[in-house]
Amino acid sequence: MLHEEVVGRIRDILLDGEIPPGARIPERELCERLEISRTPLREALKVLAAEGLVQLLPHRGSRAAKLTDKDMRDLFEVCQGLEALAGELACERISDAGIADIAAAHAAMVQHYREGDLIQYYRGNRAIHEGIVNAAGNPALSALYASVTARIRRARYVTPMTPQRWALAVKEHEAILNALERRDGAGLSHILRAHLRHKREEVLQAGFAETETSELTLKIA
Amino acid sequence: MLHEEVVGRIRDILLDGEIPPGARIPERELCERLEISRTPLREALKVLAAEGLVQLLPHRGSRAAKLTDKDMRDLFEVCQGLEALAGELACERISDAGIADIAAAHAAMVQHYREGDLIQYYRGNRAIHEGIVNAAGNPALSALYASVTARIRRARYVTPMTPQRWALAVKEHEAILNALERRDGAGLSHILRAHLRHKREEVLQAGFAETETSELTLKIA
DNA sequence: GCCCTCAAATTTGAATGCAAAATAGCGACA
DNA sequence: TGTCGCTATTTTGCATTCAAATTTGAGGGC
Repeated sequence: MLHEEVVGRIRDILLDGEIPPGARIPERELCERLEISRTPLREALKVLAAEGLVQLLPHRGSRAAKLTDKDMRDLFEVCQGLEALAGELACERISDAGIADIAAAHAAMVQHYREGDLIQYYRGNRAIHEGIVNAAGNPALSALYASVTARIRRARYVTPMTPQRWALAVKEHEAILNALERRDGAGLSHILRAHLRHKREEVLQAGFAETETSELTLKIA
Repeated sequence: MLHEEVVGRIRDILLDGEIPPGARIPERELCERLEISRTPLREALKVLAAEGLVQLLPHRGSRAAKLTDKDMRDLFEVCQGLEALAGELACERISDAGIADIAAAHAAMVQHYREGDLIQYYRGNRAIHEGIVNAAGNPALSALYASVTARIRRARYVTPMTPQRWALAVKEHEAILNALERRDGAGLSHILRAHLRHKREEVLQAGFAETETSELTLKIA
């Protein structure tokens, strides 16, 4: 069992919400489940703590990181900055084929929107944003972006999506694709920031619901 | 010995260049020196690998990360994006006292410039940039910035600083402070990007010298 | 003389064991 | 009855140990 694999699997467990934010991470249980000893598990937890997904309390174990509304706002701001940067760079560097790929992903996402398939829509949405970031041709940027979005992801999923917001998001995506096709870096950067600001507002409005359900899940568990 | 402390100490060893980029990290030696066993050392190495300071080769040990010119360029781009974002946010949020602190740091740095003390100048320079980033009031951003600059730092130090470049850098810093005092977010963002672009060009020109000295040190070690 | 092959030795990666700290449980006392 | 304090248990953090993989070195073949 490769070390990297352990990190990935625990990350997935955390991102799936199987261990709710703030809940204690049961070392022994995870060891049995992954069929590994405590050593590699603890190494993985240290790495995830460095990534911000896990909180390490000295002599008191590790917990799934619990993000406050402020933390979420902060992460969104960073995410905005990274996407804006990626957008500018992508416009300079993306190939026609790359644009075609993102256009295809966009079309697929719009199709999911029309079908009202929210889960698939989210997946497509994520693919487009990741695609733009990767199109910047900057692995360091991609890695940081992945780290930041991983922390945000769970909260984003609980967002109550209204028809109005959904329509707006799709419209914004049209504009994003359009700016990319025109290779309008400044414009794309601007749109991405506005787009994320809207997303952020949604999430923060959902903030209270999120924390409450977490508390609830915690008590049940 | 706290785990966090081990990470910090090894990070310092790497940033001080005591273990040159690309060189093998002698596990046993470090254990003796830090008076710890391999378990916490290896945990720390995994964390530093996640931070990008260490490369982990399966079954072949760990090495101090060796950054290519492309890696450096990428990191500078990210750094630019983060500083630009921080500049905008700082202009919205910084207090008058905060501006005064940065102005003081700036004055101190200019003094070091006049005295021709490059080391102290660099220290002051770093303090100002960190001050602006922290003034954004976004810990997540500060942490990411710290991580990125840590990776860049060593290369930045070997930059051959010419009088012209130095004068330009100081001039740009004047403009930075000025924009901050006017709370001109867009302007500050713009200046910071240009400022970093200049820095980047310096570093990349120094790239070859850097890699060669590293190779040399490697052979000696 | 050079290269390939095979075995010893070192080094890595993971499991287990052990001491210290924290939590939980129980009883005594106000 | 509620709270405080003490002990037992669990859990954490680190050291040690063990197996697997790689590197090193010697010997034989070409």
